[in-house]
Amino acid sequence: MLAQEGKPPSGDEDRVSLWERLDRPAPAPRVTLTPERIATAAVGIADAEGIDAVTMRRLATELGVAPMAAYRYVSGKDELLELMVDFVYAELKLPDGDADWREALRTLALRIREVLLTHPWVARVSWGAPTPHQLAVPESALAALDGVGLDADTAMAVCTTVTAYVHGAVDLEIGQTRMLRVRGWSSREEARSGLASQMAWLMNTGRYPKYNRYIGEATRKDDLQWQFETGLDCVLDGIAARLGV
Amino acid sequence: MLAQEGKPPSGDEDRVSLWERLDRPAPAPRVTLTPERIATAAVGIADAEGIDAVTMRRLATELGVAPMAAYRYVSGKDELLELMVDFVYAELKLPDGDADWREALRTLALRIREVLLTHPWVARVSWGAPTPHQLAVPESALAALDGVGLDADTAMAVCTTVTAYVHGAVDLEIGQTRMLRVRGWSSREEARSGLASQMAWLMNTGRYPKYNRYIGEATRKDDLQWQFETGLDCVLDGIAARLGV
DNA sequence: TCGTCTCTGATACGTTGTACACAAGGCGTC
DNA sequence: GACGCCTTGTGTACAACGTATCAGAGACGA
Repeated sequence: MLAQEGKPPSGDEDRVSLWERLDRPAPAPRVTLTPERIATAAVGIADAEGIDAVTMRRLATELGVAPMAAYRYVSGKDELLELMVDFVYAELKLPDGDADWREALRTLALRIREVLLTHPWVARVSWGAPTPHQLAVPESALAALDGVGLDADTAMAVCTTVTAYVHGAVDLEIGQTRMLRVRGWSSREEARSGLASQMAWLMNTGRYPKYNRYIGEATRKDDLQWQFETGLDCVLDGIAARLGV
Repeated sequence: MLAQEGKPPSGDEDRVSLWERLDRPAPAPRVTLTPERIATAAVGIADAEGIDAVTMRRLATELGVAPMAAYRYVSGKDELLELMVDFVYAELKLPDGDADWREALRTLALRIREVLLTHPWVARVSWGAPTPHQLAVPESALAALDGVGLDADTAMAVCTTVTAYVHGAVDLEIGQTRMLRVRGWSSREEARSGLASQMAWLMNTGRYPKYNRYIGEATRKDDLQWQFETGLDCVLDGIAARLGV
């Protein structure tokens, strides 16, 4: 489990950060392990079998190495997860700089969604200090917003807003999708009927009349892409209004 | 760890759900444990020491009971977490029905944020099928949107959008806040200087010029409430535009 | 009073993250 | 070429976790 809340300040405050270490040129002699190999293996496991399958032992097995070997490169499982997240964000293709702000933010959002859906475990792991490749996202967004006349605070708030929406929306989406997969239902139709029996009792309590009705009337329940884009366009419309367009 | 991805369909599909079980009137004779007592204790631990401190053993100790006792009420740790989340959402005060849609959605969002900030672990735990008290949120939102002339799909998308933004934004906020607390810095000023040494290397790479500049120019970096409301108003503006107002 | 049903206790197993001490191999210096 | 050192990987070990299983204890209908 991840160390968090209660963890005491760890004594050696000025320990060199993961990223600074990685950036140092020559790793060393006789390296069979590298951060890249570790990240690739770990991400592979997570993609194939879920984040819970990523244990230090399993990772070691995959790398053909002793359980403790990876600890030379990451200080613990927390840093391994950071490394994995950064590795995934590295594959994010940033929009080129000559689009207008709205187009840039829009494709950025859509691409982040794609990456997160490809590696669903990332959405539930990334927190705390941003990794280098994560930082490239606000950098790119701010570049797109530069020169449209926003003060620094508003520009940053806009970035945060879009990021927040994307993460929140994809998170909901993933939760929904996984809920279906966990139960071994392949199609959404099969899933709905299976889920129905679980939800049926809740609905029959009569406590959620509107929800029940709207669910019944909705016809694009399965079009997650449309739902995402609709919400995204709402957010962008709101931002545009703030820009006085 | 939570069961997820790989978990096979669990044989007894029609096992009665947690919520249906809880709703059955008389628990039984000689109850020293109740779902309420379990939830209260677990939430107390999580609030005080973080979600990782919530172990079945610790919970049992807190309840003055054997480690396995709670398993009579929840089928495993997953259900315990569901129970905790529902317990927290129960304290959410829903807006009354006579406000206009915008006011209703706005106060709903602000109240969810408050609840999530009070119990930061909830944001990183709630997924999958909604709990009864979670379902009250879309119910309330749809009630507010009822009669303003949205088709069912758009109404649901609007609900999802607001929920996504709130969860995403609070999640970022919590990550930020915790990053500070973990390192034992009390004030944000102290934190920034401490964090600076970590970020300094990244910034000195020169890879994030815009980010670096905007961070320097921003003056409301610490006003998380303003940031949240700014983003929320963007989202609501976008929705209003969609309503043709 | 007794059987039965429900709730709780005790014990135990397999898995996890990781601390610690040690071995093996490449490089600079003589 | 030999030596010592520093980096990298190994082996072993431990505490804590989730939870399966079974035995015991208390209350209730008969």
